[in-house]
Amino acid sequence: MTGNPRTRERILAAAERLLAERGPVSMGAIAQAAGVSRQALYLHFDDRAELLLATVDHIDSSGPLAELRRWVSEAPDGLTAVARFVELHAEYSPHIIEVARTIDAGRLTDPDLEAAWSDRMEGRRNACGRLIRWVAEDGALDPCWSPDGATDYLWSQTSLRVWDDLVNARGWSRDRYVTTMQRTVRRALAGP
Amino acid sequence: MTGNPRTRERILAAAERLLAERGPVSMGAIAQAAGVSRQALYLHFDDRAELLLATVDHIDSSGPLAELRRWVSEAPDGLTAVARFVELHAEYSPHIIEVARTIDAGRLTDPDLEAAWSDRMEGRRNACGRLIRWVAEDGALDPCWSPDGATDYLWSQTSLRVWDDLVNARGWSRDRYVTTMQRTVRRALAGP
DNA sequence: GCAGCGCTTGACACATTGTCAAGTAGACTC
DNA sequence: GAGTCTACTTGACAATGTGTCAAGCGCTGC
Repeated sequence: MTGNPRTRERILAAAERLLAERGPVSMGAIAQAAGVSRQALYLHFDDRAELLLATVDHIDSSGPLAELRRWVSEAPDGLTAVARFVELHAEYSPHIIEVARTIDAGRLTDPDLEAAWSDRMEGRRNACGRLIRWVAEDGALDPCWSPDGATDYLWSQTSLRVWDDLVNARGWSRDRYVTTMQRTVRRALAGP
Repeated sequence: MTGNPRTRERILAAAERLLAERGPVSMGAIAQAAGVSRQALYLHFDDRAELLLATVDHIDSSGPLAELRRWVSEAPDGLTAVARFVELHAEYSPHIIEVARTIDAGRLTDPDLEAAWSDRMEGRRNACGRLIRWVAEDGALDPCWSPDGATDYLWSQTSLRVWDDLVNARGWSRDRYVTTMQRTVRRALAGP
């Protein structure tokens, strides 16, 4: 909305930190942490949903995402790119897991949040589709897959949810997650 | 708590129906749908968390879960049991997905819900552990897996989250989910 | 000096959860 | 038939959270 961009930045930084530390937090808590009034939040964001989504975008643009994406795209072949994609998620998921959980929860009741989050999921699925086409062009995709099926599979395997289950719920290390998922995804996509 | 078991049943049935139809609903809405006062809910359940968990238990015990479990345990060998386990989830997940989503969302802020849901997850993981031991005893488990690792993997693959992503978000049919997951899980566990 | 932007202050309506106290209707007992 | 107990109702309340509104204040640029 309107308002000073530096204040907006302060709010987003506070939201990012609080969500990472405490999980779901109230608008009041974010305002307090940012050192502004609760009303100031509504000068910059229409509602809680918009603030949460802006926080994700902020993490995306201020974190290592762009560099990791470039690294994936510079892989020598499709299957290596998929392996790097798994590593990208192992690296990046910790940065957004808490915000993502909060949005994922709010999605159930807030149509705006649902729509925006679906868009993001769609973007990630497109990235998966490009990787699968790459693998297929290399002739490395097992013929039992349709391109769409393989895309959906890769998308579901590299979701925050699976990462969250294995790393946070089951306590896997980053390396264990990467090694295991690279092996299973490769076996699934490329075949024996 | 106290109260007439038939009233309790009415409340649980209403909660089950409303959650399936509308996702997260308020205590007031459940009471109204059950034809009792909102206070009656608190005569039967300490709080919202307990009602949600009782609703899951109610679905478990009134639905096809027991029979499906027996069917899995009667498989001729470990890998067939795993395949049936995938089918069990394809069959059963639609029954509990909405309640599970609601609990999963509430888990972030409610420690009781978190603890109870973790217990349930632990139970499901134990079932996965038994299947993996069965596969290993058959000599069919790829040596690259540790028993724990394979258990966690099977547990994460057969989670409601992966099922939800593929079937609800991506629109896969029940059969497509079953066929694909059976193939990928088998390849991952048994090797080429 | 002053106009306007950005933020603050304090209030409000509304929804939701969980609690409390008093009341009621029916069944069961003596 | 009077009394009692159980299960539920009714209506109120506190606490917490979201989103809105109106008035005010301070700094900056003209």
